Amino acid sequence: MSEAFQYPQQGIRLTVDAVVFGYHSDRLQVLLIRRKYAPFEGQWALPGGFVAEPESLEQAVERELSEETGLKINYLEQLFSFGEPRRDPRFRVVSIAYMAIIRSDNMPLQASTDATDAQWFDTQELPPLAFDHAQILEKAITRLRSKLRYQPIGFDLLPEKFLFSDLERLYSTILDQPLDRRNFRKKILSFGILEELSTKVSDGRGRPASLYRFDLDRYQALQHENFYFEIP
Amino acid sequence: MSEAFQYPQQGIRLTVDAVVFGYHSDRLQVLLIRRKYAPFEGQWALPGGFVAEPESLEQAVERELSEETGLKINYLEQLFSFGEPRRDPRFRVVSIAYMAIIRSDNMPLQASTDATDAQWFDTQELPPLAFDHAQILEKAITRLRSKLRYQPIGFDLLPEKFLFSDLERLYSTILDQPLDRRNFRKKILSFGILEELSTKVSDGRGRPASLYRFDLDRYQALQHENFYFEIP
DNA sequence: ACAAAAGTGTTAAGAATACACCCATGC
DNA sequence: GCATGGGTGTATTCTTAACACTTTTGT
Repeated sequence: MSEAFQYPQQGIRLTVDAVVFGYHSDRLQVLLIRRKYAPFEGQWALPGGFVAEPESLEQAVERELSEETGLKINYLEQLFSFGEPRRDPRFRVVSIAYMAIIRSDNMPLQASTDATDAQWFDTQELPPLAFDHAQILEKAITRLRSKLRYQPIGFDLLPEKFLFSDLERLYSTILDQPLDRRNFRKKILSFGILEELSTKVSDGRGRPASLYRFDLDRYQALQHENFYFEIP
Repeated sequence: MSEAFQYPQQGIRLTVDAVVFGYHSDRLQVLLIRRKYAPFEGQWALPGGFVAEPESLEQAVERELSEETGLKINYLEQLFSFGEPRRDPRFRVVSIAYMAIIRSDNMPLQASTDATDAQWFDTQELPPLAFDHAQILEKAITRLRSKLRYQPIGFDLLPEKFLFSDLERLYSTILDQPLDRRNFRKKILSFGILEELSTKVSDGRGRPASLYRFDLDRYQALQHENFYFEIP
């Protein structure tokens, strides 16, 4: 890993960036902050910042997110490290990007953060981003899509109790493809990781629908057997 | 990504490490180097080293590998970044690990590197490793296994021309599970990415077998259509 | 009664699995 | 002629994909 006597004094700085996904009004959203200082002053960027000496990388991400928004993270995963020499115009910065998911329960509403530094954006209507953050985000979306197919992270984007139609819309929105309602239902229910609640709710139009809850315990139990979550 | 006026002078150093896989005598092997200096002096470790200021991360990996062994890389992929504060006893080192594959054509033979600094080890018979390299390697093997199922990287571990039985043994060795010969053949051939050569070879016993070659052009052409390589 | 969304079952096609014998060569 | 590894086909099961009408509520 190194030679003994010469430790190069690198000018490389290390940051973490977070791609935080949320889901609101049938849209996949991402949390961006407005930069206060140069470079890219006033532009939108992914939340993140320098890693402090004693903290782990995950702690750095959680700290930055909590400092900026007080968000409670549901799911955190290392995405990729970005290290092109000129990605920051000031000096060399290598950034380790993480992907996070926030339940919409805990999300500040888009309207309520209006004109502040942190805002949710539809992934379909993004502003120009600082640095190589567009590239990071693109990679994150690709990863999210593929994870959605073989890990039950869809539930992490919904409130604790949700309608089956919410789940279906979430899948077809994020995967950007239509789904057959009957086949989707059959598949998801066949895993046996949803609990149907007795409550039925109606949004005023149409037939009232059952609420469902993701059964985490059951899912974890199944993982020890020969069980694979997968949406074809 | 940062506040404007205060750039923390981090004491964090950045390295890259490479998990280089090879395949020899029906064994998955990994390339290790013996450390010359403390810490972990004399112990085996993954090849790697500090990232130099102007080079990209990939360049750093390729440089380190080439400096140490002159190996020609076939496949290189970022694996994961390891940043636990105490993973290096001297000071904080964050390492970006890459996974590489070398064709056995280009590999120095195990016997010929005897008693030097770089050696191939069977992944089944590993020495104790420096730092958290055992953890890195474990992650790499997991990734290799899963990639083997949905990307044609198996061919990158074999010589240019190979027997079907070599390919089958490679799969069952790395995945550590038996395969049905007929079903495996049927599946692989159905992709149409192998070229059967007219030559037949015999190793002295048994019926002579056809040599095959991976058809990269064909594979790349197919990728633009609705084609997915997958071994179930 | 009608508009709106929820809920439900069957059939056909394709993919995965299980399984055993003959073939070509060297000795 | 026998030992060794190479090569081949079919039947069954499971999974996916395609597809449309009925139910429950609010207005």
